[in-house]
Amino acid sequence: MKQSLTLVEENYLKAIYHLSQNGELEVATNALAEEMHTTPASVSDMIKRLSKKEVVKYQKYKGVNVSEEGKLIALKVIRKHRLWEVFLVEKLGFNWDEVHEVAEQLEHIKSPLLTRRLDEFLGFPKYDPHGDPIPDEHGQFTETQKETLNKWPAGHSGTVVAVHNSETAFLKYLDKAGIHIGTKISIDEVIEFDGSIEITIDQKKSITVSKTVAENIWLA
Amino acid sequence: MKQSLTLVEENYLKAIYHLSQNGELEVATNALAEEMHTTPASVSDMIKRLSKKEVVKYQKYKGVNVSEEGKLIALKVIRKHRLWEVFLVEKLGFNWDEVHEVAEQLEHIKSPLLTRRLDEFLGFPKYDPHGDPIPDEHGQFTETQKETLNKWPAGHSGTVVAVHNSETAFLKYLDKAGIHIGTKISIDEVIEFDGSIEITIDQKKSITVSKTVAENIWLA
DNA sequence: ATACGATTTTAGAATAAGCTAAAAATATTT
DNA sequence: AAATATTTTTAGCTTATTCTAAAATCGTAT
Repeated sequence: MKQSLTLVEENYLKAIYHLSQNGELEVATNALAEEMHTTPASVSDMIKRLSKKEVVKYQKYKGVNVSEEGKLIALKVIRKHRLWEVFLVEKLGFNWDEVHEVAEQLEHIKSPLLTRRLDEFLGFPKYDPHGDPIPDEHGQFTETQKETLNKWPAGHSGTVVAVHNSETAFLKYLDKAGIHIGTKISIDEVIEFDGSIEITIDQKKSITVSKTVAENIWLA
Repeated sequence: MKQSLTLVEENYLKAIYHLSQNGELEVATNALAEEMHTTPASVSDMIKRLSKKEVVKYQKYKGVNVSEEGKLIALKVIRKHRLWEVFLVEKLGFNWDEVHEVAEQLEHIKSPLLTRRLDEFLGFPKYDPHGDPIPDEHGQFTETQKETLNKWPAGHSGTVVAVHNSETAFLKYLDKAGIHIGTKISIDEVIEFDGSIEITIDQKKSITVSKTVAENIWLA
């Protein structure tokens, strides 16, 4: 029946998909409400709508998740989001901390032709500026084996492949520290007390990062 | 008070601005309803909203027009529309009959930085692919002296500077006839009976175009 | 000048999306 | 297992946008 979704519905679907990635299979109403900066009541309403359109699987009081169809829709939106981010950085000279909000708007433009042509214009990129993989038109992508900085033991070295946090303050902090996609990081010591970590960046500069920061940097 | 407008409100404003260009100062509710593919009742409602936001001047039963502030907003949307059209044609290889619908979506992306960077990326173009002038950030643009094909007398020659009709069928017809922005056209004879016109294209091929076609081709 | 027809506005209802407050279901603690 | 706390859903209301049908106003033709 292929009904098209509203912009808001697309955003909910994306959020459900993202939350279901991080661990649990089922997404809780409260978690979704927090993610969407809205109330649980609004989320309940919206889930009912999405459920009627068969893009989510839902059982009252038990949580939601995307259906196969819903997952594909979410991945198409994510594909557009990441392609536009590449465009903004590579072609228009945006800094990586400036792209998220604009891409949130651009991702909802409906034109399969535009998406294909943009992909081609950008040279079929595989990753966005934050290191996240860009799905193809069928929602396929290869996830690199990776883990957040805080999950690796002292002594390990790796390359930054992604950063998961679009806040300007966070990305500016990384810029200042000299950390970007491709940076080599070695873990010197993990401080048990607060989970902060001493690292060496590109075999040169040593700094200590908080656990919070470490949780948002992905190494492979 | 600078409140921001919804996407729909922006579209109404654009339509009012366009209609007020073609002749009359005041735009009629019925004309606007037809332009927006909606009912006069919906238009009346919307005009009241726009009036409250002070982006249109309105008197009941007398018609609407944009206010100074509304005109600037309309011109900013038009600026974005035309810049995106240039992008689609020049960078992504779209045909000029494929750009309108996508640009209708892209014109509502809100990011002054994006608009400026896009303008720069495109080399500060002055005209869009249909020959329409692109306003600057302050809504300023220079309109070339021009008139539709049917307004010129037999014997006159000119250059196509714009075509005002975004229908695919029309643009495909022009493509087939070999008419595009920059094409030289001489008017050989005007048929009184139905207003059709015999023209010579680029001093080579002669064809007859209907009055309807002629009304949508602008010469300078 | 009034009456008819066309245009415009108002009234009332629908859908999408959100909110607050209250009710219902589930989970946890004793 | 009962009581309490937490989570989720429902009910009722709000705003934006649309619609149809009815009422009001305007313009023109006699």
